[in-house]
Amino acid sequence: MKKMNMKELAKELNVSIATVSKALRDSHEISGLTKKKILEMASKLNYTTNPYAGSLRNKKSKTIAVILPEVADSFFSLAINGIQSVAEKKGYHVLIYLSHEKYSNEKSIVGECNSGRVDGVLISISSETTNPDHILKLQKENIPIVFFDRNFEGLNISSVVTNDFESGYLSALHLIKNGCQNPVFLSISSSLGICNKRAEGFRSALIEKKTGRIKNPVIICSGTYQEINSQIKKLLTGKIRPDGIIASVDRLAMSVYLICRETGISIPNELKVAVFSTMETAPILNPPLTTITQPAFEIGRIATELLFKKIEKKAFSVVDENIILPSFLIERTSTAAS
Amino acid sequence: MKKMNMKELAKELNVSIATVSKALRDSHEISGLTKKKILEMASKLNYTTNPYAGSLRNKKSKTIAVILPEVADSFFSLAINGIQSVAEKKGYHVLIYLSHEKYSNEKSIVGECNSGRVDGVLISISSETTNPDHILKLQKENIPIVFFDRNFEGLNISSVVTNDFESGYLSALHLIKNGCQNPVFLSISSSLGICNKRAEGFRSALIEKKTGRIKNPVIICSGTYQEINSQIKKLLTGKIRPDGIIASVDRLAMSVYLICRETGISIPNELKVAVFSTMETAPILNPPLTTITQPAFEIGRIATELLFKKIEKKAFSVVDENIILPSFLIERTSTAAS
DNA sequence: CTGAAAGCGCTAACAG
DNA sequence: CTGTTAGCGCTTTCAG
Repeated sequence: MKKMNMKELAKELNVSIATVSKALRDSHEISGLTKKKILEMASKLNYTTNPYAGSLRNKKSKTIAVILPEVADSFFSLAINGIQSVAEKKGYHVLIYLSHEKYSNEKSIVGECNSGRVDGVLISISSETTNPDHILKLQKENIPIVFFDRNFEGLNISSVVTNDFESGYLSALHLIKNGCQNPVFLSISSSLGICNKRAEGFRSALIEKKTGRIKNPVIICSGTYQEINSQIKKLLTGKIRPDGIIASVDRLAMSVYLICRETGISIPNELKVAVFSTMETAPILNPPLTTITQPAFEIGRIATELLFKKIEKKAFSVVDENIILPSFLIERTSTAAS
Repeated sequence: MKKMNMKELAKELNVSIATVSKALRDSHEISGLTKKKILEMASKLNYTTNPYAGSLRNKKSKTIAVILPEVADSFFSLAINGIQSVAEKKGYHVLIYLSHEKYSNEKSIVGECNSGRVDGVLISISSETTNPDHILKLQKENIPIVFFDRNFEGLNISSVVTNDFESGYLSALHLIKNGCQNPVFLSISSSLGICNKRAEGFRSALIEKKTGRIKNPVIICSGTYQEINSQIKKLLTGKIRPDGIIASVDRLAMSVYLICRETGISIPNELKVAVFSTMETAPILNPPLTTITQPAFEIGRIATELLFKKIEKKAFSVVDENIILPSFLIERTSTAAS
């Protein structure tokens, strides 16, 4: 069965192609009767309008790009749901691109976004990204952009993030209150604003409470799975061991749990653990894991709404907004007082 | 900064637009020198070719659609990684659509796929889907399709799945061997082939081993989160309680764990639990959860390779292949012998 | 080796 | 209310 086009449809009905076009877009210029006839024939002949021909004319792709470091992370999965929920409502299509936390990947993906393929871009930057030029270039091309969760600081681009400093601060206080003398913060990047803010909040609490004997309580965990595991293992079995950990992502907390099992370190007695995460399994881990839970779906949803505001009012150059949604500390056994 | 097009680029260089086009696609018709000049000017002026104009001419979108029930599931997250890995290599773009396990959503998404927007479709059907007409229609339009994980039986369409019957069978044997007298299988759908096969395998083992006093050991769990929870709770606290559970997806096992915590049912002493899942947290749950783990990344990867085989050789009408990859039973404490 | 010209399928002036 | 027509940006014969 060959794909039929508008011209053929028009011929079939003995009307002009323009009439068909207008009827299909429900123009008021077309009489109810012809409209009806056209619609019927279209569905009978299984006609579907070619989206790319329209894109070419209208310079609108009805498509947005979502660029994220990883999908196999509970936060991003939920965020995608939020994004999709509004894109769908707007009749938009969603292209997903993964940077795998590599700056080079992110750069080339972003580079592709100014081709007209997409009407807007949602991005959560990779942990390696320290140079925002690729993003600024996109902005200069006048493509609407919104950061979600992981933004690049100081760029005058809309973003939706959580109260990172405060969450870091409160999570540290929580550990300290429950008896930690030597908490550390496991970060995944020294450049990621979101991590740094959380780490700063964390640090502030230690200073304020005069807690911690470890010179630098913010530890960057990077490298492969293996490397990170051995790095954490060294940390937990070294001479100066922390008695509390705030992990910045799912994976790091899992590592810590695994290593504690393996080495027999008892959580929360010897080590208290909390994580920035939306993991659904947190309450059924051994022991149940304290989380600082971000409103992932909402972050995705609101970021997308912001994006559409820019896409739809592109002419008037909508002002950029930076929205901060609160995360919630959910206390569980992993940080219980000793 | 306005987006520049090929015509402008050509003018800038005092060559014809045809020459530019050819140079950019590295045609042998163009001399090395002009090619070089054109490439340089293109990158200097930040020219990017408009993908939709090309799509219109070539009737190729360089885009595939992935239709899946849900992203917030470890299996699908990993599968997306596999899909993306090969799409990227081929220079293809990936559109993601979520059916949210609703047939109506799936149907309208699939309906959109014959518009020329995509060159091929990867799909894992919703748990509600019992009628394959929407998919057959797509096939008739000559759009390459490949099922991954959840296929529709008997359609003569390529698919990549796991050894479902066998896994169901082996998981039941495992429970029985470790002492279960009354195991049940928690399914999410009575129509999903994949669930039914697993359930059939499960049933076969019970019959073969003459085990189980519950009339129908295959239980369909459906409805909202809440409804499923209360359904499971009723099951676990009723008069005829199972002493073993095989859950067909992440979520059901989590429910079981949560309810056991709440009601004080001890795993594995009073109830043994295993799940079809790729959950990374399985080993650190309380207790560590036995899983039947699917090769999710591989399923995604191979399904996509199959898809490209069809996309690339569309003319010769590649024969459909049904590939079966094995899942692995990973025994953990949740099913330990009493 | 380079260029002119005919569309891909659709939309939107503009005429009638 | 309906039709004619000129492109959107690019690729690809076909001539030169």
